[in-house]
Amino acid sequence: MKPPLSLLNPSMLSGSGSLMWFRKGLRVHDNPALEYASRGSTCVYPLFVIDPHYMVLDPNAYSPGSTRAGINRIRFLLESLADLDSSLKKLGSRLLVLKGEPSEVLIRCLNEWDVRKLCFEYDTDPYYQALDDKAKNYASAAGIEVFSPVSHTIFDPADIIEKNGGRPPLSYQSFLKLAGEPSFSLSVELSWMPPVGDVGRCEILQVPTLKELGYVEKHQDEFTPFRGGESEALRRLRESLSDKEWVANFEKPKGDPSAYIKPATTVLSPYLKFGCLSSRYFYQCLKDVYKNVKRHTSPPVSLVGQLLWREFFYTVAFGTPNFDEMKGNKICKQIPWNDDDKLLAAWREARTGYPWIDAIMVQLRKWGWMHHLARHSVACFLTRGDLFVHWEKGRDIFERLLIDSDWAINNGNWLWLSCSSFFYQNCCQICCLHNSLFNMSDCCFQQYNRIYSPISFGRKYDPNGNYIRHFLPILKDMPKEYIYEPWTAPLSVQSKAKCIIGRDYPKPVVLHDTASNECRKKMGQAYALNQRLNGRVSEEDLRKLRRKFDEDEDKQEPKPRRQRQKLIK
DNA sequence: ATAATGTTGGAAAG
DNA sequence: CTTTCCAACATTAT
Repeated sequence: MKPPLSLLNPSMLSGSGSLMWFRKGLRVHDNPALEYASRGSTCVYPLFVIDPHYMVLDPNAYSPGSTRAGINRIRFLLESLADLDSSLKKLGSRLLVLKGEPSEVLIRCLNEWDVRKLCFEYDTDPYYQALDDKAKNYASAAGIEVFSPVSHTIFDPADIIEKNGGRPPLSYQSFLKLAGEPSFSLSVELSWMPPVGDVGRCEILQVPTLKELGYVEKHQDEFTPFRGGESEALRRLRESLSDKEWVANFEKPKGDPSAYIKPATTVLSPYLKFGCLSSRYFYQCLKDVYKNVKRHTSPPVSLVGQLLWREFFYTVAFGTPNFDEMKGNKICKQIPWNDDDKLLAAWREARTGYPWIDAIMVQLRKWGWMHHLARHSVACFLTRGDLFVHWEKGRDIFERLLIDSDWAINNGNWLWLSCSSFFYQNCCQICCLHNSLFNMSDCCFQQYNRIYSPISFGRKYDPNGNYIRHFLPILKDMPKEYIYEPWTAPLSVQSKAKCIIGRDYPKPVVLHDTASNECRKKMGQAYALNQRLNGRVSEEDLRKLRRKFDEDEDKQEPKPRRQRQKLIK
């Protein structure tokens, strides 16, 4: 195979190697850092560093996995690495896998290998910002050129923030206006790569297997059905794009969160997260489909709209100090969440007693993926809807277990769903337009009133409860009349279904009707506090309000109202 | 100062 | 199947 002209350069003769440092961006297509590394280099070192904290089994973790990641995501990453290695081999190269603390390993490689250029995709996550600073500083001091292009996102978050006067836009619509049409050109498809250089004394590993990282079969009975890797990403992309009508008419909120055999969305999020799929390539493909159909949906609900949500969250996250915390986060409402580890554990272990919630949490554990609206249901339930547990606790669990967990998007959505940010307030638009002649505020309401019901929200999509039956087989024989609230089933029905509530499946940890009303009241008071103090809420203020919540609770007579028993035909 | 703006709820009533 | 109530705003643009 002859090298294309673009890769030939006089400097090839003088011995100039490049180090291509893979982290996300685990792909060969549209990878500007890889393209640059390959251009005019005598050799390229495609490196991936395995950080043991991220990858190696932690026997003390609450679920199978490492200290930071659940087993499904580790598996997804390993599959992605193996696929990348095989793609690189087709180009005449291979992936060099090393193990250790990433900055130490990288610096050792820069020292020992023939490297003139260090190339890696720019990353806005705080972890990489800190890591990359170290790498850039070291490389610059050593006279190594650094090339770090923005290619994980369609837009450069820094550009958008600058356009907005140094602050990130806080609504989707204002983001769209600022962003406008993207201008990027996909990088040239590689047909050939320079050979791997001499690695000296470095001990290069193969892409490890789960077993080699300490995992054994018994750690999980059902793995995510989604395979990692660029090849699978492109296959999935083509499969989704092949139904042009579906692409053109996609409307996110209309999808069915209970569809699991054939999910209602593309399930490309894990591939975007690891960069197995280029968001820019995906964007361009979608635009091509739009060109060839009469009409198509638009942001925020369209498929392009989904990609732009990702851009929005990346931008806000990058421009907001302490984005992943309540304290010190300017865009986050200060709310005295409770610290109830028992409620948190019930939610995490899928034993809240609400089958819709628990089934979603089982899907999270087994698959590492759930539909967007299913995530909404459980996030709302844990925080402002029912349990009033801190959103950071739920965020941590999603971050660990989701195969697509992405720092910016995960934190952004938890801020949103807990009504801590973004999702302050909304008017029903039609209602507002209609009433505008009378009184604009008549139809306005606080968003914290909009609570997802752990019973009726799922039933709306899946009246028979097939989703619950699949992920909570203990309830598989429960009649559909009771499957969303099995504690209301007569004992005879429970016996017949071989599922006694309180023995085989838990009773509800809280009564939704009362708990959600309590939450509404608490949110109202917390919002009032934030408003009164203009956002400057101290820890003492929060403690005081928390005490008041506790007193209010004590005042309540201990007569839990029986939940209404609603039957459907 | 005032106006415009804001991704996707639930239940009951009509 | 559509309307209304829920409780009664914060932020940004003009």
